[in-house]
Amino acid sequence: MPELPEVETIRIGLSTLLPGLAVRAVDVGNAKSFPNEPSVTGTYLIGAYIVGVRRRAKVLLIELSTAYSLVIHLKMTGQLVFVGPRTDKGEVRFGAGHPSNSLVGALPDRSTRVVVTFTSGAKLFFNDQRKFGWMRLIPTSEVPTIDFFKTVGPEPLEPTFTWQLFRERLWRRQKRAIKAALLDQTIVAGVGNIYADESLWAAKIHPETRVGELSDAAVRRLHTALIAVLQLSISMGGSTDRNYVDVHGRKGSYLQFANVFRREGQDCPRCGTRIIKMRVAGRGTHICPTCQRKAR
DNA sequence: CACTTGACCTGTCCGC
DNA sequence: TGCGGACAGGTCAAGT
Repeated sequence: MPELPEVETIRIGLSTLLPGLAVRAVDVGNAKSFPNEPSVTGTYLIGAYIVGVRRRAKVLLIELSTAYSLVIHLKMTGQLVFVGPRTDKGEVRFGAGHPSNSLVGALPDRSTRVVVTFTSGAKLFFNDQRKFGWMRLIPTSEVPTIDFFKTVGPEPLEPTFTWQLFRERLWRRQKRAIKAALLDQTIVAGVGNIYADESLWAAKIHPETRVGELSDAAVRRLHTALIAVLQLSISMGGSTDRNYVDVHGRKGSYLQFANVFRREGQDCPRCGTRIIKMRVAGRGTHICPTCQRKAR
């Protein structure tokens, strides 16, 4: 589910809610969702207070006063929803202030995998329909050494991510389709299916174009488009296709601005050609067949 | 080694 | 209405 803009939206939300709260209890409903030893969580999680919330690629890092961090990957359908004290009925409801925007009802529900309860009475629900997501308690100093972080590429919204750096990293994968390269987290961090399709459309590049066939001009266009699309989406609170919600249970609105993603059969906003859906790198892929041609 | 495909899960939608 | 199959925003392991 969540790509960089969705995870960043959650990070921003959590960073206003969690720091200073202390953990009272953790309930793990699905062991694979939080596979740590109870003795470790008991020692380094229970009683800890939240120091800060960070993001790297699509991974959230909740830093604790015990020098451990909760490392969370939401994968396809993960949600982190924060709620204040319970109602008198013992359940919590969302959307009171955002009825048209809410996607979450009473919690916990059948997709709730982990519940973190704070001493304030507030709760953080880790919901995950497909159970692909996970959270883990790791010493903060060891976080950079986990396999994913050892190989993950640069953050696309950092000023150091220049088009030349993008080109250099792409060039290690000459023969791959550019879409597969965009989805490869070791080339650039945080891009998933939505923003791959949107940035390729904006840059007028066919997703099956081999990386080695891209001109410098094309790489520059894609670099510019990728950053613009990610920034716009963060400003819109991310994209909700089916499951994504922010920490208050609200949907993101970026897809209203999407030009091709999930718009097969509609007209290309740029040239009017009908948008088609195809399969590239094993993923559903949306393109304008007129704007995005292979020869570049 | 570079690249592609299947597996991990649950739920929904679509065609018959 | 029921049933099978395809598909869904991500990443690994195993395959070619």
